[in-house]
Amino acid sequence: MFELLFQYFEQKSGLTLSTTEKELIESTFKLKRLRKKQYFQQEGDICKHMCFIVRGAARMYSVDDKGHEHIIRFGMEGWWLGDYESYMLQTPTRFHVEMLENSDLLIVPKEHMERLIETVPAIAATIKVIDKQSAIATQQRIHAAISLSAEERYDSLVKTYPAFLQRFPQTMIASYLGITPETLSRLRNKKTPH
Amino acid sequence: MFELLFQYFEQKSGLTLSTTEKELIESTFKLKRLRKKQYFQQEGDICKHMCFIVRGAARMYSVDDKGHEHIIRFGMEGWWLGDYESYMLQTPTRFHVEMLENSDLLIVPKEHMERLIETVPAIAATIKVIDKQSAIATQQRIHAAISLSAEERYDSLVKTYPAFLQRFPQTMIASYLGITPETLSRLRNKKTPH
DNA sequence: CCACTTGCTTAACATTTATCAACGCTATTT
DNA sequence: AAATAGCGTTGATAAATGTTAAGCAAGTGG
Repeated sequence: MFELLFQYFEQKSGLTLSTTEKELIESTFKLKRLRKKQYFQQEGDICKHMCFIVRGAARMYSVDDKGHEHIIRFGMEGWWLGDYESYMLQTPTRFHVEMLENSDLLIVPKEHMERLIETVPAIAATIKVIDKQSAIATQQRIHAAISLSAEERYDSLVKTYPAFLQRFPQTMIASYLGITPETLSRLRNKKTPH
Repeated sequence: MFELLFQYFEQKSGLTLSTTEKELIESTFKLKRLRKKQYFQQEGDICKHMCFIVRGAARMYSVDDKGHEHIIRFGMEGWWLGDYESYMLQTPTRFHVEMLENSDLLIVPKEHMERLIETVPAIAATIKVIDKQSAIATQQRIHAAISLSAEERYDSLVKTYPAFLQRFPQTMIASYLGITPETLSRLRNKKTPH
């Protein structure tokens, strides 16, 4: 169950985990199973855990005044789940996080995570790396959002995250792109007539 | 000249800089003056320096196939300048960085910066904090971009960065919001008739 | 096995936003 | 002072995208 998490820390950090460190991690993270359609967090919650996806998938989304949903990001194996802002600042989140498949999660309370970061160098290094990577990835998404048309954003998604198309319904892909399902359906139709 | 930079490190990190550390910083950063309309970087460049703005302002933008410009972000006193992705990955940038006012910058080559990060705890802590803050800020902008209309994005900008409106022409505000200057002009007109 | 939900598509129509063109005002340059 | 460029505005029109409604196929849960 923990193998993916160990691999993840070692690969991101470029460091090796000792047996002791692995035992420490195993005793600190707790397994949590959530079934499809269950919620990991809801609007207004304060995100008190780091959460690593071992198996399964999820979406994080907001709901606006008109009742429309907007998917900020997806999660799947080897990704972290939950609102980073709420976790870091301990403020109520604006987002819901709903499982899209039956999932196995490894979760750890914030205080324990902070102790782990101090204790295990590979984890500290991993956090640094993912903060940087996330800053880069989000900048790219902003660039796409303000400078590309709906069609170009879709093309870019196909290239960047082809797995999304296999795994998530088109309605949700549309929401992730910031367009309606109807518009996405028409775009795709235009590309492959018939 | 260095006072703003020292304050910045101390405030972001919550730590204090010793006299030795300050001297080290002074001897590592170099002053660079750029006049309005000069470029700090151009598309295709690899960003080899960290750059702190002491005085002045700038914009980072891309140019698409149709020749339209899209402003990814602004910079002003107490902000860092340059494409973070290009700096971190040492890849050619897609963005131009142009000064919007005569500016005083403090720059330091990447390798020197990395040595500073290892040597000065307050700088290491600052980098951690700004990576986190930038991840949070960019997530908020993504949320705005995919879930808000042009008018709502403008309202949100007015609240979040009122200084932008004082300092940058409307054409650029529009580009930052991902809309045309004409659309922005009409939005504003609708709000304050006459 | 049936009722129900979910996902995707299509059509007609409405709204938002972009495009193109023109004008006036300021500031800057010559 | 004249010429120029930058900035904001406005109008007419076009393009992109959203809205509402309907239908069908496939999957799901009782």
